[in-house]
Parts: sequence; structure tokens; C-alpha cells
Amino acid sequence: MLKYEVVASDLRNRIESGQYKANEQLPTIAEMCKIYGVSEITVKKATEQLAGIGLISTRKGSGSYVKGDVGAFLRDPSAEMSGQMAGFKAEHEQLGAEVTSLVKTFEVIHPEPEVAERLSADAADFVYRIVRVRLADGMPLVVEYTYMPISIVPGLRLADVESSIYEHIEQGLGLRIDSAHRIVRAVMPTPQEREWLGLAPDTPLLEVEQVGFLDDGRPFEYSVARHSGDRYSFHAVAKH
Amino acid sequence: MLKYEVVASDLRNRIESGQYKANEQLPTIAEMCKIYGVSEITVKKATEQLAGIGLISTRKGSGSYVKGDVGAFLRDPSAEMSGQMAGFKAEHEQLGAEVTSLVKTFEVIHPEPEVAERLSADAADFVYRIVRVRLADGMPLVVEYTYMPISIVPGLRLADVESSIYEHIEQGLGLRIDSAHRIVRAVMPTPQEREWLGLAPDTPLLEVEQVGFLDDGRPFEYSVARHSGDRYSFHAVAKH
DNA sequence: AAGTGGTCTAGACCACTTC
DNA sequence: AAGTGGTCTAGACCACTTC
Repeated sequence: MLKYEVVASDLRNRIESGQYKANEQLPTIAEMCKIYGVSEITVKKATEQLAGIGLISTRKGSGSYVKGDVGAFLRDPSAEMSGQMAGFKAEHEQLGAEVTSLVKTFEVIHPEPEVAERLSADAADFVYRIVRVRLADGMPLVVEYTYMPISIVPGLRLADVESSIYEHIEQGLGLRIDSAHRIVRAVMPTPQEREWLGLAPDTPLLEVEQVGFLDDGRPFEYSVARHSGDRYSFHAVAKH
Repeated sequence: MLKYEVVASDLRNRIESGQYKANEQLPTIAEMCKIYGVSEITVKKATEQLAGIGLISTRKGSGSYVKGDVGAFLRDPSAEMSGQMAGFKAEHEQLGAEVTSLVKTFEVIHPEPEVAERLSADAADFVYRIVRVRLADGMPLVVEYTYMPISIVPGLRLADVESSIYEHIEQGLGLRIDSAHRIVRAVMPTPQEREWLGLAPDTPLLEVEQVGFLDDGRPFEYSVARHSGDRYSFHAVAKH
């Protein structure tokens, strides 16, 4: 583990265990340098990371403070952090759930104009089109519509689509996933989606439209995920 | 403007103007040091900021790259970035809209248990309860339910509530707003909300539940904002 | 006046990519 | 072997807060 990760994870443990309490001032950066035997910049990087996930706030000329009431926000198991991108399988397995997928469509097509634009692809290129219902412990949670250029993600098989496409991209192809741009909306399900997700009437969905990027900047995925509304929420930390 | 801001904003301009194109490699960090006459850490801070808003990705041992197709994501005017927190008024005035508010309720009450918990307050404390319909250019966009402890935000008047509570907190009280924890969900409107927002039947809302924090870590605001679904979306950048 | 976090420097070392 | 971004150091200076 890197030095700043050691500092950040130790501070995090002390905050979550209540050793540093809500609204309390943390040791100064100079003190933390002595405590952990590291330089100022290393401590700074650790506190920036904690501020980024919303655990502390820092105040110039004054000190660093533990935020009040972070518990409910961080502990919510039905929540995904907007800052993290792990893929459906990794995310739910981390919570101890067994993940399965019903593959409704797995085909290769020419992309519609909107999909082509998002993938920086041409209408003449081939892309996979995948429709999946994804379940955790047998409960249908989300319908995912995924498009990927076959030129970037070659050799995708039904077995990959049934388990985890991200695993095929990272382990199988040796590519590195960097980040994603997401747009979140509230929508109503189609009749088909209502049936697949087993929804009561008048249940809205949370739609997450996403463009995923590799670490060389290329978009490798365009997807629309429509999440069962009463079983899903989305967490974010906003800075002023 | 700070040095790293100068570098970041210059790089951003060159990317958005197309001088550095999608999927293209940026100058190396060492080259940028020479170009801008700054140290490595300063360039690094600038590239980290750009990676944070999803404009570039960096690849160890290889280089920094402009992300493909960032245009649509960054230009969408109906979108709020999850990473930013400006308040409704500042956000929409930036887009050139005239912001008004219909104050439906403005009272002082003892908080319900859930509100008290979020505000780290006691059931015996007094909090403002404010219900507002907020409009941009006369179009109702969102219903906001806001709770704030009177001990932290004293002297709030109807005039503040009608324009901007954040202005009163920052300019009037000299407090500094640091950040907010947000939870986003899809919900159906109540009949009252449907009327206030002028919604067609079967239109869902995007609910943003938020706890706002001052820079000393104290929660000063608990609010639930329910956004008209077809006129609102929420942008985020997720890191792998 | 003393203490605090934020920015910035020159330079070292490392792991990884590219050739 | 050469080039690249990522981490880390010791130290300087500054703006701001606190007393």
C-alpha cells in the first residue's frame, strides 16, 4: 500500500470507529507528518482523498474537521457511489450477493447515429448490441442496453456476456478501463421492462446513460442501464 | 489565478477548441513544465483536475490522452454536474435564466426524527421548514423541501427564502459552505407536486436528497429536491 | 504574533510502457 | 535502454484564522 493510502485508511478507520468524532478537529497536517513519519504532501494527498469521498472538510488557516453524520450516507447498502465504477457484477458481489444475468439479445449490428456518435464510431462499423436483465440473489434489479465496437472489444462470447464483460476486457484483452461519463434521469419503464423487472404499476426507473473510456481515451462502451427505482439509489459528493 | 489553474484552463481551452483532438496524446508532463514554466507537481495538479472532470485520462508509463466524445457530455445545458454545488439560483443564472421562487411554506418547527438525525440536531431544537417551487424563466422546475437549524442559520427572512438562502449564509452570515452528500432516486410525484410543476400524468421525478456541510464539518441543511423529470438530468464522472 | 492549510519548487526514485 | 506518469521528500512562501 502506498504511503498516502496508509494515512488515508488509518484516518478513515479512526473516524468510522468514533475515535475522531463528528465535528471534531483532526490533528494538524504537521502533527500527522510526525505521527505517520511522512512528508506534508503525502498527508495532504490523504486528506484530499478523504475530502473527496465526503468524510472530512478542510479549512484554510484553521484545520481539518470530521463531517457530522456521515454514517447514514456511507453505510447505505442500496447505494452506488457516483465516483466509483466497478461494473454490476463486482459491485454486487462485494455486497455478498450472487450475480446472474439473463441475456435477452446478443448480436452484432451497425450502430444507430446516436450510438455511433457516443462511441466515436462510424455508421459502417460493427458494434455488439447486448440486452441483459441483471439479478442479484435472483432479484431482477436492472435492464442494461450495451453497445461496444467489435474493433476495440474483439472475441466477446456469450459466456462473457452472461458473467462480466469488464472481466473479459481487463483480464482477457489486457485493456485498462479508466472512467465513465454518466447522465442520470428519472424515466418510466416500457411494458417489456416492467415485465422483466417484475414492477408494480406506476414504478419509475432510474436511468443511467454511460460512456465508458479506456485509459488511452478511447470510448469502448455506450450503455443505458434502467434501475428498478425502489431498490436503487445513487450517491454523490458535491463540492462548493 | 493560481498557476495550476492557468495550466488547467489553458489545456481545457485547447481541447475544447480542437487544438488537442480526441484520443490524441497531450504533451508530456516534462514538456508542459517547459511550456508553462512551472514545476512537475503543478502540471500534475492541473492534469488531475482535468481527469477529475472527465476531459482526459492519464496512463502510467505512456502519457496523457484526450478523451473521445466529451462534447455532448459537457455541453448539455439541462445538466447539473454531480461534482459541483452552487445552489439553484447561481446554477440557473449562470445559464442566463431568470430565477424566481414560490414560497409555499416558511415556518419554524421541531424536527422529525429523520431530519434531526441528518442535521445532528436534537428533537427539542428549532429548525426552519421551507417548501419552495423554483422556476427558471417562469417554468417550474423543482419542488424543494428544506430544513435548517436556526442556531446555525439565524435571521433568515422571507426575502432570503424568496431569492437565495445560500447568499444569506455566505454573504450575510460569513459562513463558508464546503460540500454536500447527495442521494439520487427516481420517484413519482404527489398530486400536489404534479399540480405545482404542471406535469403530465405518468411523469416521474428525479429526487435529490441532500445534506449540506459548512467548512467546519457542521451540517447546516437537509433538503429534498424533486426535479421535473423530462427537464432535468444529472451528470457524473466515475473512476475505475 | 502564532498557527493553520494551500501552493509551489527542484529533485529523487519507482513502476510501467514503448522501442 | 529510453521515455513516461506516479509517489515522495525537505523546504519555502503565502493567505487566512485564531488569539
